[in-house]
Amino acid sequence: MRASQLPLFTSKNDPSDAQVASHRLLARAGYIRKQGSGLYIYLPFGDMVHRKIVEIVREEMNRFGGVEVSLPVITPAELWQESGRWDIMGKEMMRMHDRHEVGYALGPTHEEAMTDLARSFLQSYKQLPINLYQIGKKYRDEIRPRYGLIRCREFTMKDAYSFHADDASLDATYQKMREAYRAIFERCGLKTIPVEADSGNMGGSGSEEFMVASQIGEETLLLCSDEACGYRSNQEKTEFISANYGLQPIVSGAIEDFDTGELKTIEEVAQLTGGAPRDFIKAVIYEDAAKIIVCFIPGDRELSEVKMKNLAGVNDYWLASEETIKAVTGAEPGYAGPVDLKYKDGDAVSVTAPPTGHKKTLRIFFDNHLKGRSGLIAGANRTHFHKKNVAEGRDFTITEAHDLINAHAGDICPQCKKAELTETRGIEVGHIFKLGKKYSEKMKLTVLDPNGKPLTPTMGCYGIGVGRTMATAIEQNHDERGLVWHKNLSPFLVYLVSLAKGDAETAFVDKLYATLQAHGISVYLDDRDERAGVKFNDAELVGFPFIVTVGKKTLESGKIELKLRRSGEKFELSESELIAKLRGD
RNA sequence: CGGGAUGUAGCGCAGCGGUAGCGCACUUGCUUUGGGAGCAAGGGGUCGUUGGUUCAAAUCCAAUCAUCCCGACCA
Repeated sequence: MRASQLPLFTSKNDPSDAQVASHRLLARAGYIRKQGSGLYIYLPFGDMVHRKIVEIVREEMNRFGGVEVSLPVITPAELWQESGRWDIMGKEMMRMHDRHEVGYALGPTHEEAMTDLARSFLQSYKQLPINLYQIGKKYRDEIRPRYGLIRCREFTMKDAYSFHADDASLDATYQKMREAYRAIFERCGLKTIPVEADSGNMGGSGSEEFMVASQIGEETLLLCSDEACGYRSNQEKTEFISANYGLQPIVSGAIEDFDTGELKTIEEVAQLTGGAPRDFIKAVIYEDAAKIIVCFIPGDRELSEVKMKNLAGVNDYWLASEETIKAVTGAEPGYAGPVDLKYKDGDAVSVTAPPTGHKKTLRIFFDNHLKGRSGLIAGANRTHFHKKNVAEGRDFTITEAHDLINAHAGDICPQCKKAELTETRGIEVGHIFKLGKKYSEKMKLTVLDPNGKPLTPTMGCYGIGVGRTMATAIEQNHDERGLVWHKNLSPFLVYLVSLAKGDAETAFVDKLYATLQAHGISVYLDDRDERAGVKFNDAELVGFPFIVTVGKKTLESGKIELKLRRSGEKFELSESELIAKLRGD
């Protein structure tokens, strides 16, 4: 392709709203352009890269047994109502109505739609397993679109859904998808870290995320420092284990209230008493429309909202209001504790005064690391007072302890139980998980088993963000001059800089352009009437793997200049040497 | 949704009571021509929108919309 046919959209200025390298450079190099918050135009080069990733994904999905289909972007509300997610998905799901006031969603994901398709044609266990996938646009009204292609409101996703007669079959497909994902990211030249993950509100059990390590990553990953162990996990999922709480002596002594005045925070009270934050019981209180959730954890740690949310079974929740806290503890916020709490787990608490008297169910959760401890300091459920010498088992009892805390670097690996964890940040580009029967049951998908009895298939679900893959490829591969593409993703293999003047030189360039193409090499010929510097700069900005320069010097020496974009290495080659090099012979 | 900021030419920005400016880009001409050319001449903005204050508003006030940043969602 020639620049005179397919123009460059490069710019000298960085867009003012770009915060990260991939966004800044993709915009400046003319691959993408923002049209609205979280909405991007793919310009010619951007679209070409996007299509290459799609094709890689498609080939690998097909190779590992996927069956491609294409579902409508707009999904009927009744499917979402069947699964119960019409109300759960919240504002993130964009909704619309047709002229008859029938509701629809702009599909943020397609479990329901795909399960609906499956039940329309699956009748026998003999048709299982089957892995249906599509590559198409998804819409999510993100709270905060960010980082260019990394967090958009419209994005292309490959989403696959597998259906199985039993767990062994699901396991087999899950393993195949793990292989497929490794192959896909490998071909894209992306280094990914597969980690154990939380399965979120999709439901299900086993789950693995494919992460690209990056400082701008929105996920925290915990990796076991012992490579032999090899444990890797998303913080949301990582079980928190610490030895810091087990080694302490049993502290006896009578429990007593003491006046802490206006001091509420653990730091403040610790200063007053001289105690360490780890000897405090921190109370964190949330509520949703129907529940109040009180979590007690060691004072030096932070609650994992994801763990709390999964445990409590809530989705749309918030930090408890002052009124709610008063209703539960009888005190101002800042003095909640497990001892002398008016209510117990499961009680109904009035959060509004009579006569309305709206009631919510109280849930109380304790963290594992409070079990068996004594000498603790906790809120007294009495304004201005805390309790000291609190002992679990005597002053309050934990019947069921949970994992409620965010693990961090320095905590103990939950797999080998020995080595410490280290932390890194990551961007999620792919996610595979075992869904189980959540959707097949809700949507009444059944097939007949060998005995002629109905069988509800179990499901798996596998996603890849295409735009995100493109953006992270650049996050990993760029320099101050611009983009650096892997040859499998680059719009063209070669950027041919023509510095030709006059007919003879132009004829030489045209011939070389034709020759390279005849050898199956994709070439972008910069035949613009621009100065050399402009072309060199654009060549480096757009980031194709090879930059070939032809001008007066070439005709004089007979040698063609080749520059490798990534390393900057230069070669002077004959035409046949050049072709061999470009073809990787 | 809470906290912070910004909307002025295609892009990046200045101007912050007296009627619109800079760099890049664009158009034309001449020169130049292997690392973002020089000179000259041009074109382009109801200053996000609406309302108010004022003799006078891009500038002050209010509302509204949009965008971005910091926190809770996800491929």
